[in-house]
Amino acid sequence: MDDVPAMVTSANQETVAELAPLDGFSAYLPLRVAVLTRLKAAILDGTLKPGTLLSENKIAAQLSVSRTPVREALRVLERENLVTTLPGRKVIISVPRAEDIDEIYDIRTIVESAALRRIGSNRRELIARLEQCLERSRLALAKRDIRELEQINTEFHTTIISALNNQRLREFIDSVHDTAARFRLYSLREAGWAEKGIQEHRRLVALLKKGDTEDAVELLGRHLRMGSEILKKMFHQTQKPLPRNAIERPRVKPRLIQGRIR
Amino acid sequence: MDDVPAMVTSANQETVAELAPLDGFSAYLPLRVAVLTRLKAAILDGTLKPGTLLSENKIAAQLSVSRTPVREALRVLERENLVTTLPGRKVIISVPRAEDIDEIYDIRTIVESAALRRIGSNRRELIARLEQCLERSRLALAKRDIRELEQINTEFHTTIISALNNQRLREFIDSVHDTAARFRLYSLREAGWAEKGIQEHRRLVALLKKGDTEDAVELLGRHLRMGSEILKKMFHQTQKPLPRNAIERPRVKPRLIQGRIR
DNA sequence: TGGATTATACTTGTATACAAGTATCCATTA
DNA sequence: TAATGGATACTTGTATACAAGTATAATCCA
Repeated sequence: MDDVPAMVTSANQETVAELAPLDGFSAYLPLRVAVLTRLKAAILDGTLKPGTLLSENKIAAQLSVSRTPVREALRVLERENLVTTLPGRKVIISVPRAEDIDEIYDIRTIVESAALRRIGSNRRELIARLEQCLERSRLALAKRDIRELEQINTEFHTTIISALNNQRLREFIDSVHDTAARFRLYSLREAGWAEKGIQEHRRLVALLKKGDTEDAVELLGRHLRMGSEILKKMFHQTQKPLPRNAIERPRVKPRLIQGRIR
Repeated sequence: MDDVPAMVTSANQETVAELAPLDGFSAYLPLRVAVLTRLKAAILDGTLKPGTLLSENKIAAQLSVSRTPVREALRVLERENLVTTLPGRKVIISVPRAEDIDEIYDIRTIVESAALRRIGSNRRELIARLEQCLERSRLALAKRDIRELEQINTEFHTTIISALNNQRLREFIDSVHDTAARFRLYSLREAGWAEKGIQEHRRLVALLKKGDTEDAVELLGRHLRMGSEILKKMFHQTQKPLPRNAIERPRVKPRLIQGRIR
């Protein structure tokens, strides 16, 4: 065993060394993750409408899995505010409220402003990435690809936030964007909106390049405020056809516990 | 039935109308919530140490419940970054990293600064609440009650954030504070710390009363930066005795799937 | 004896079983 | 006839069963 030619041994070692490290996740995907992904996508793209009552059995049956992974996914969605558990042990798709729009845009304004003020060492690279977004927006606008435009829009803002280099915050903002995306489903986009938004993005980048940070912050504030106003207007227009009845508080009966309450 | 005296009828109706609405939550508490609460408390107070490998079976046995509610609680803790799932299907108590301290204090600085700048209509009431905190700090300091002091400290900062009137943000900041609290377990508090911190709080409130918002913001920034420095220093001092070995990535074997990967 | 192989004792992932809780509809009754 | 009281058909909460996956120790063999 020792007398194996050195070359072979060395070759073997190199082969092993060059193999990409297996992260252990690539191979195995728990069902709960698959279920979560599917449900989340369905909520965000509007397939599952706000107020819809969810049944563990039905979801499980539709995805051909058991209730266990479904429940685990529901717990996560609950924590992400995408589903809501009502008193009567019922779970529904969360129903967006107009106040959420204010919350969301306040958060974005606060965080993105801070990010603009802190663009530091990586200024050049960041601006380059923003300019890429601008270019891609131009193309998407030419193609009238609204979905793509919205995608690039979030990417633009996410790029700004990346200046803070803060993963926790980044994840939080992502979840905020998720909820924001749900609101857009309520609304048919106005024609002029995209064009104006992109123009503002362009001006923002120009200000950043000049180093006029405070002007950039102010412009960003106006930009976001406009976005929130549009969204609110569209939200109110489409309010009525919503399945509000689903979120009526169900008749509540006093509920007994099997002497448990630990 | 019709000939019942009017008074009685009316009395009955009033009785019904005056009953406080039963929210349906007060009576029933799912086990998963109880388990979550217990586990979370244990993580935050240090009973469950960072890096500890969690076993669903053991937790279930210790709390005399089945694995189902335990798993649901774990999924939520996972989403809150209090436990971490490693490749080999293992779940451990998350191990705080020094970088987390920077993230946490950056977030707090950004959000609390914004809050100070936005104190508006409810200025008086807010300042009153902050002054209550100051008073209580004084008492707690006299009693050398460190735990109470820290409680009041978070309350002071939470009060500032309440000026933003933003529930989403508020919940996020709460979770940030939770993680921050974990770091404090690593450290025996320095004697002078509390006193100096409270003094700064006092000066902050004074500036707010005078209306010197920008000075207040600046002071707050320094205050938080000091906090983060102290925490980092203490964290590094106590780094070594931590069970780092528990977070070593386990030897990874390629893992087969029962043809599933959906 | 070193190194691979197998056996064994857990652990987690998923499915299923069973006990309650809840809604609905119908019969009953005051 | 409106309200009460079941009976029935779900639904969720919780426990348990079973199939894999994983780690560790024991075993075998060149």
